[in-house]
Amino acid sequence: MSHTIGIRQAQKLKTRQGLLDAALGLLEHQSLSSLGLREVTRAVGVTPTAFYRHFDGTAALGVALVEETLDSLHGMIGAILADTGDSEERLDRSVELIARHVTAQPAHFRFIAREQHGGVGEVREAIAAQLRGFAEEVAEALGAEPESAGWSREDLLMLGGLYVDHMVLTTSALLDAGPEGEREVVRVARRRLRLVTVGRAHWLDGEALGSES
Amino acid sequence: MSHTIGIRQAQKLKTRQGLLDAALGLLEHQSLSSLGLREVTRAVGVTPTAFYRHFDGTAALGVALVEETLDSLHGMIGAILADTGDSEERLDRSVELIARHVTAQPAHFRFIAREQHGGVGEVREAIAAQLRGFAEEVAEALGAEPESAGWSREDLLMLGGLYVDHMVLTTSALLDAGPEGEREVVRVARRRLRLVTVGRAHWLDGEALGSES
DNA sequence: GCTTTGAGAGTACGACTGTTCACTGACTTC
DNA sequence: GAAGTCAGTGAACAGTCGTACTCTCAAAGC
Repeated sequence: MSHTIGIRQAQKLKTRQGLLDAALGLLEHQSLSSLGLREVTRAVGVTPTAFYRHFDGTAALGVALVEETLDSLHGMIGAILADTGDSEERLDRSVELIARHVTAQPAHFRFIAREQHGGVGEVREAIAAQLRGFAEEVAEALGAEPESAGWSREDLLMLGGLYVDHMVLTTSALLDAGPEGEREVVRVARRRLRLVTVGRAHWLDGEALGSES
Repeated sequence: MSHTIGIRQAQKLKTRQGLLDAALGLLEHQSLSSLGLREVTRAVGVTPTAFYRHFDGTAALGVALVEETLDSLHGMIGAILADTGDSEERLDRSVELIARHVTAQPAHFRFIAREQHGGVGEVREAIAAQLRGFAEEVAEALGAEPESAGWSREDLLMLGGLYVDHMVLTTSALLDAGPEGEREVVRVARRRLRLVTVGRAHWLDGEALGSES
């Protein structure tokens, strides 16, 4: 082992992570634009000044939170895309996967849903960029399926974006519904997904007029 | 005229409206949970104390804003539903109607998009209730169309909700894109709408197995 | 004409905010 | 083992915040 991290840097990372975790917790009942710097440091047990050793301000912390949340989202999308088999069951499993991830890590998903349209521009853009990346990822996966023969890249992106937006909307609905309303949300989310899938199956029906490839 | 409003009550309403307008303006760059009571009164030109003559706090003001915004949204939905004619053109006109309304009253739509998942529970619930009402309204209108023969009430509600959510998402996308990105947003929104419509047209294809009515 | 009402002003309160500065002392580096 | 680095401290800054009082004085009610 050539270079271990060093006690010093390890402590720093630990504090930084503490700030991120505390912020995520505090954001359950408020928006990022009202999150106080002191509020976060108090929850961690450090002085306000220490905050600046890690972030320029709460906006920068928000962007860092977006990057951290990437893992949660990416893992979920990966799990959904990795699922194979009959398309009907696949939809059901996808929604259940979403529900499971949301239950396991509510704070991350709440953060994304809340700040996607929130008051801090930098964070909004960071989330938008991330979701755009996911939409492309989904589009690529969809393009590899036989059902997507003849689809333009643009339409695949549209469909990928539709799935991603639907996913975010579902996570938010699950969070708002709570445990008792989860089954109903899952029901509707499945139906919506099915409708989109039906639309996908017949997307090219009326287009075979002369163009090809 | 039995009872004119009275100079006194007229002034009060004027101040109240001033508070609402000022708040809506201030909310362009921040969320409701960070909106200060004093900040609003300062923008109107009244003392902080005067605020309490109209609202219990900023949360109550937020709920009042939701009710006020009802007009903007309802007018837009009415305009879309009133549209008739060929379904393909209708989609295009719907999206253009949305774009026009968003351009005309950006603040109202931004408010709804932002606070729909925002940090103030009461406002979130007020918006959810309102959108639910719109979804029912749309579902009813859809049910009256010949394309909806054989649709269950639940599926109509699902479709109505899908349209409403898509609408809100589009307004938010338009606001984030700005004037220069509007055309692209409109393009994608139209395509999404078309996909849903295709799905709608074939929704019952695989269901004719035995049940009827 | 009198009294009553109530929207808004004015003042004051303690608590909280973001940011600055000089500082300490444990860790790293040579 | 001495010198340097730097994450975190502690105090202080000028503001802002929400809310509680009393007060005013024009409109409303009789």
